[in-house]
Amino acid sequence: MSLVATRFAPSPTGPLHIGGIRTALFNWLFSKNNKGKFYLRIEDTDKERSKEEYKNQIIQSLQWIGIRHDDKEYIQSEKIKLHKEIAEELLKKGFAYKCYCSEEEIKEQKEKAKKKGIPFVYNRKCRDPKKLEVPKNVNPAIRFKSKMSGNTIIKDLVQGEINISNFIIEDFVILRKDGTPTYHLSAVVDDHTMNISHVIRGDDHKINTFKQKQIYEAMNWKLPNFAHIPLIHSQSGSKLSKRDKASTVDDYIKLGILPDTLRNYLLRLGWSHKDKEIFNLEESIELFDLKGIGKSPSKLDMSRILSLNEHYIKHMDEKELFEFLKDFCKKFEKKINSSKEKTLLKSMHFLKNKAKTLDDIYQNAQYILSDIINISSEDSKLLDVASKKILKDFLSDYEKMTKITKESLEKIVNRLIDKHKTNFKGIGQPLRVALTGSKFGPGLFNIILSLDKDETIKRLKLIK
RNA sequence: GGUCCCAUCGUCUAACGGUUAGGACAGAUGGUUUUCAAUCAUCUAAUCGGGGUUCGAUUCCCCGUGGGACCGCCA
Repeated sequence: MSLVATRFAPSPTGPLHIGGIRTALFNWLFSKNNKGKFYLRIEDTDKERSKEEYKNQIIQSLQWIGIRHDDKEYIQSEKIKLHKEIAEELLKKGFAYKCYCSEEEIKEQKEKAKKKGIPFVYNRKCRDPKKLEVPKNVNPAIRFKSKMSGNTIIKDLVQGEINISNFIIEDFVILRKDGTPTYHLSAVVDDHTMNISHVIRGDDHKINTFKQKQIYEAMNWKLPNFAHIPLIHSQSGSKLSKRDKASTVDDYIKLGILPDTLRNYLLRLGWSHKDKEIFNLEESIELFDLKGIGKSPSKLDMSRILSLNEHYIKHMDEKELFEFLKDFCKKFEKKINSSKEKTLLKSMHFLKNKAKTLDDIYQNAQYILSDIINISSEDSKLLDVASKKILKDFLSDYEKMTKITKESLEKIVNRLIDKHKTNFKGIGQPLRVALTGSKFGPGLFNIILSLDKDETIKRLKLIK
């Protein structure tokens, strides 16, 4: 069996999309599952829209989720010379022809087709060289001479056999008027020179396969395997667009989603392995196959992502999670005073149990990170005369403590419950508000245990 | 409009042609709990419609309906 090689071929015209990274993930997993290669090809032949910063951003997104490509990334624009040579060869062999039609002519044809409600197919005006009048001072585009009869069948590894009448495939341009190659030509030439064995890409490329297959045949090249994976839809049901709230990988990073979460979520979106829901990295590689990919498109479900994230946060090693949190805060300018880091790390074990995102942890840790406790007027109602008395009693007991543990705190609180004829709530709520400025948050004892004794005393003394 | 693809709980999905149609998320109810969560228990909820084939169809075939993709000298 020959070596499996897959590629991910984004164009660097924007940040990496959630659909894009799933395609990358499937390609990567498939190649790793087969002990093969995974390449990254930057399709930057659209000079107008391609940007270096997007290229770097895409690579970063891939790295973030754990995907490493083999070798150096393949830059398509560096191979233009080769693409042109192939175009010339196709021309010479009679598989392509020069087209002198003007943009206006083409536009006119398109409008006509639209009016009649029929699909636009270039009228092949320049296909017959005998009838062709060569205008002066016009650079021709080069069109591929598509088959005009018969059918073409593609055996797709996900979709099964797809049969199409050749007649609907137009004579597509392979070399533009300005001499630059188009996508169809470049992609085929690159896939061939890179020895790609499996082309795994979005469903939206399905029709392209029929054009590309003809180039393979004309060049007498071996056709790779194709697998077209269903697209991801937004909540509304259509193709994901930039307008959707969370559509790029960076959007999810900003939300405080862990890479494992997104990897696991995307893996299970459109792919399944029995009833299994949680896949660690190794399992993903080991179990991934093309057979498990479903045929129908799927919708993004934010609550599912959050619940998976909750799972991964809960099960992550505290030190590792702490590093993730620090990176997250640094990236989004959420300040962590270095003097608080120790306390924060010490508190991860309970903070991680009540968070769906890294941002949740950050929010719940505000009482640690911030020196100033702001109590809203609503919450300050909890600090009435009776409560203040309780707090005062607590303070004097607390100050005398030599060893602060959950047990010793419980003892104090129980004593106060008796003394003030109240319940835990009657003490817990004002204490919590005094210490954190909020009615909500981690367990009260965890809060007290995590704060320095001085700090706790300081905060209690502020309540007058 | 043309071509192609798809169709199981609200969502992601499982089910050699024989299951009480399963799991997960979300939702609901209750227990636990110092708050918010979390957690535990229980529950609600689906084979798009119509025809075939078959002893038997979620599964195979046809038609309809619905959804989607593509229809660039973008990739």
